Amino acid sequence: MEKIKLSSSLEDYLEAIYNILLHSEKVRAVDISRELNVSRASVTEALKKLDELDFVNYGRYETLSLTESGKKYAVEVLSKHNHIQDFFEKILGAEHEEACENACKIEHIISENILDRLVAFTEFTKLHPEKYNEFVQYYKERNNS
Amino acid sequence: MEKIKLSSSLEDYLEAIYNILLHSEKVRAVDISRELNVSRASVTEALKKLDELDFVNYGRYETLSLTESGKKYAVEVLSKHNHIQDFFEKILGAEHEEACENACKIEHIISENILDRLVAFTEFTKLHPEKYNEFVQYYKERNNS
DNA sequence: ACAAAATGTTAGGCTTACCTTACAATTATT
DNA sequence: AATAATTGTAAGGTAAGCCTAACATTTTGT
Repeated sequence: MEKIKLSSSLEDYLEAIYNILLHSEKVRAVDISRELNVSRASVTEALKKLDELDFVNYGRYETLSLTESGKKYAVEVLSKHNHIQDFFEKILGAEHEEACENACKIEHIISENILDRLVAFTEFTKLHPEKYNEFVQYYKERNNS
Repeated sequence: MEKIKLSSSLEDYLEAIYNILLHSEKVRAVDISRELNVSRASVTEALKKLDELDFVNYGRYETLSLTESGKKYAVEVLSKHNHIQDFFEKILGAEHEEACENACKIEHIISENILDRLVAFTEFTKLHPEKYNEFVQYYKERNNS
């Protein structure tokens, strides 16, 4: 089985569906449209595509759900997102919002290998808080002078 | 003057033109098409747009050149590219090719602020080679066990 | 100089991913 | 239960970015 690579856009839809299901019973097209700032019509269109690719179970006016592979894919994207955001926020010291916005875009294009290295680097840095604090100091001074 | 943000695609064209001019007298559409793996027709189309936005001086069958703002924009994109690639290659230890490919995409979407922090972090890490070597070791062991 | 090759342009098409408008179906309200 | 409001879908349109094929122009080779 060849692993399908979705477009950034379809990955966003899967991710949104997964996120909504984390705190609601059902996903409605209108929830997705709000989450992604697109029209309800665009959601319908995306759901048809995801259904064809067997990432969601979709039928006109029916309850939407993620298939197993849809769930798996969503979890992977979300995990990438979290790792990237973590690096930006916890290591680079960026604001939450900015870290999130950047992660939202980069999650779709970063390669597995580089992400893995980034995650390792984040772990490593967290293991050495003294060194990390030196960086924080370094960054402060760098931007004052 | 509001700073115009070009699409990833148009940024790629500007960057390619700049790169070609680094080692040739002239840029031809066919050079750009080879650099970016697109058809000559697509290049013509992109050049028209960049000309309208005053980033290049373009006229049918005429010699192409970057305007001042085109040059400035290209340098900025290239600088982003290099900083990102440097981090992936020199700090994370990724292969040259992979670092380059990832940088090629991320350069278009990373925010100024996060890039600045990333650059500082790269600088800082280079100032502490002993700590960096510890990371290299850490990554090795992590991926063996 | 002139034919052949290379390059540049135009025209027409395709895909993705959006949109709006109008209508269909469902859900909520009274 | 009937109507109002919300939600979902279909149809048709737009823009970006790519393509191929055919034709125009320029450059190269003899």
